[in-house]
Amino acid sequence: MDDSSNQTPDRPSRSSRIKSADRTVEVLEFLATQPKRLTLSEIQRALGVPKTSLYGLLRTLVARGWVTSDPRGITYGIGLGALRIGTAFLDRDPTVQATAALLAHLCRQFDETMHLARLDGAEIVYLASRESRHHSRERTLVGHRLPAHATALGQAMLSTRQWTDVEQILPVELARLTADTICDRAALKAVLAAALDRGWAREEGQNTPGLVCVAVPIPSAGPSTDAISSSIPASRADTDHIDGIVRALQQTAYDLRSINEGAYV
Amino acid sequence: MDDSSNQTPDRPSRSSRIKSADRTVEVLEFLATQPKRLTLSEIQRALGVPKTSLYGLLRTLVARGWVTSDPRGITYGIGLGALRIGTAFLDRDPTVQATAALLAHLCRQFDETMHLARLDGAEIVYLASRESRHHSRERTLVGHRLPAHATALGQAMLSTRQWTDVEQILPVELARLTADTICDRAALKAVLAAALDRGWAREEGQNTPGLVCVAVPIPSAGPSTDAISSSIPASRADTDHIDGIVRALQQTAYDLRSINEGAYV
DNA sequence: TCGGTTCGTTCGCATATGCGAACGAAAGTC
DNA sequence: GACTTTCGTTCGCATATGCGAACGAACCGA
Repeated sequence: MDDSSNQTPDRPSRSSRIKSADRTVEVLEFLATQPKRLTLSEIQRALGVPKTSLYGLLRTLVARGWVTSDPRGITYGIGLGALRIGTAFLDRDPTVQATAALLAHLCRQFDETMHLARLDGAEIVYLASRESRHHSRERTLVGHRLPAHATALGQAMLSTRQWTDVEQILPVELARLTADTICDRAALKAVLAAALDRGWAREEGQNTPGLVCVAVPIPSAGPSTDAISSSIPASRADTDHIDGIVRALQQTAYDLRSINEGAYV
Repeated sequence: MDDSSNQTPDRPSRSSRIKSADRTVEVLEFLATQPKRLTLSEIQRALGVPKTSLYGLLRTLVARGWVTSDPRGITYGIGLGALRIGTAFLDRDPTVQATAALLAHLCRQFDETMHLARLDGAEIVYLASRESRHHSRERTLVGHRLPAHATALGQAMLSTRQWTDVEQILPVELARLTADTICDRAALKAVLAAALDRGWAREEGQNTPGLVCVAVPIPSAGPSTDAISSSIPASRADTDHIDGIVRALQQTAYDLRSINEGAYV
């Protein structure tokens, strides 16, 4: 019986991950998904990590300022220290750096909101944005994530991949964000094929009602991992306006093609 | 803080920090400060952590997407995964949430750049900003840090503390950012006293040449940890304009006074 | 072509962490 | 007011990690 219970043949000793480092990240990522502060026991139940181990990790993270605890030490949440590394990533990324000025230029030219995003698994991550003057959003999208299938940015990037690869990337069920979100795989396949054919993607209200979005993938040696887009209120989305924006996005994406070579995701 | 934590060899087992979790954070914070990618050996020399231990940590962080390595596995840098938690912090913080709309309103009213920042040790961290229409900065300041003594925001927050406490917070040497940065403690003490007296802080070119900055601390039960400010090009910084902005900032800070109670830093 | 110098990676022992069980305290329940 | 159910925290043993030394590969200057 001892032999069968001792069944970890995949080398438990070396070349695997460090358990406490892995859990440290796991705890931080979990706290980041939670809308409110949690107690130690709540985290313990959610992650299945023994209470004692969690206690030590949280103690360490609080001491570092990456997690905050209230004065009584009951509830835990993401802390100020965690802000440093995300900012550092944006500052270092060559595509983000190169794109910032170009997005600003596009935004001035058309007075519409412009975005840069990267594909991470089945999600897109907004990396830079420049908002139109009359846009009323108070918080930037930078750092936020959306399902790739429900955004023009994601569709643009996915369109540069083989459908068999796309199917592996996508989750089993395509999340619905609005009434118009494409949740059917066959329909999505057709949309991606059309986007690949014309070189850019367009969606309307698939993640935000009343918003039209056009996106162009940034060319790369392999499948595209970055894309730029413009979000336009449906009320202003006439053909000429859209066409002009798409042409400018395409030119900009072409200008950015070489930057992307040095980035490793 | 370089408390080597070897200072209590009598109780090495409990109630101290978890070594590998502590190092995980240390590695991430170090990578965040480095302008370029580093090799394992470079990190090893900088942090003094044994190469083998570092190797395991980096392997884990790369697997999680918080650190990227190039295709050959030679260089390491901050990865996309690290962006999640910083964003989450900003989304959850009640002061940031409450301030976003007010900053937007102030920015529209005066067409000047507005900021929210928090004191973290001897540094301020920008938490929200709304930039004036003609401001040409391409990347937002959010998440970035500056020495508290060299900013109106920092001076506003420090002014609400006893000087003896301020001296403990400040580093031994006050960093110089421009020719006008206050690096003398006695001079800073006088500036803080003046700021406390009139209820707001003002600096000109102490961190950025040609930029005037006025800031008001957000009232709190104890010493203020948050402040709001406006950055104004010296060319537009006439008395009437500044006075109007200061009054609006003071009113806004007063409106925000109660929000801050629930935040634990 | 050749040593000297990096690099990342592996091995085995000493040690710090992981874990279940148990503890006192505080809050909710009857 | 005593019971029940939480909470965070501590203890001791089994185990995973930390660490120095050593390894093969790649680079570099002679």
